[in-house]
Amino acid sequence: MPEGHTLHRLARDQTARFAGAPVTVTSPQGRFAEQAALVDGRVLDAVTAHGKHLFATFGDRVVHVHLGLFGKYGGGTGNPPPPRGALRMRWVGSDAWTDLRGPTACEVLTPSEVEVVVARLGPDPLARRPDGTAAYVRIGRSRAPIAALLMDQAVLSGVGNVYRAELLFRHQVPPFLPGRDLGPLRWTAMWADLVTLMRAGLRSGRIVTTRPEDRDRSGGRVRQQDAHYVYRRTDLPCRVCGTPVAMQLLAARKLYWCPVCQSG
DNA sequence: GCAAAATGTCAAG
DNA sequence: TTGACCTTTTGCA
Repeated sequence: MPEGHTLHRLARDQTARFAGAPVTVTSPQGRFAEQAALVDGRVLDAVTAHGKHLFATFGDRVVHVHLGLFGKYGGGTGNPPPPRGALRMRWVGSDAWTDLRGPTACEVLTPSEVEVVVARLGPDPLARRPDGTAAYVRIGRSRAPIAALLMDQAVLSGVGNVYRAELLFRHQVPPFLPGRDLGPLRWTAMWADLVTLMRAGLRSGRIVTTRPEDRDRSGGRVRQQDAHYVYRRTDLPCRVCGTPVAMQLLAARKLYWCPVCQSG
């Protein structure tokens, strides 16, 4: 499920498997059928990601996908199985296929429409040359809680509920601290850390934010229950100080934090 | 068999 | 601030 690293990974994989050859594009469910016909059989140039958005370029037509909370890709090699369930979009290439279900957005855009979408997004920590300056311009003059700003895709793009909670913990930042009280030095450190964390997520395909010394076992593959400091650990003891992890809804999303380590 | 939850976003009030 | 929307999986009866 999708924070920015997932989308960049999908972009890379789809490019490797489908680019440079014609792709059969269909919509067994029907909701995307008319638009699928606009690119069906065309050669895929490449798939790129910006934040949580995916763009697949077929000449002068671009398939734009946003997974939202529930969207998912699956796929494999060889011949695809018969479609089942609500299958929004299917690609079939020379030796690979992929299925898209449940996305918030799946549409065909022109390159200029793509520019409009991208222009609304803040800087992406997974960009080739990441630069968090523009994000701080907005954070530094906002009264909104830093926990809300980190999730605002117009401020920076790609961070979701997991990276948000974990980044704040790693920097001992109180989640309700107004953005303008964060300070540029603290932001610089957080951005650099975010770039490192998300690049690791892109490489491994999972979000691991705990430092080896804060895990029960430090050798071998990190167990899933050891991967996070606070995300989905309500009432469990903080890995650093033992205080029960707190949870509260913020803008209808669950926010997790340690009330002691992140007291400011 | 059904309710709830899940790494998200937008628009109405 | 709330509800609507997209779909599958998990957990409980």
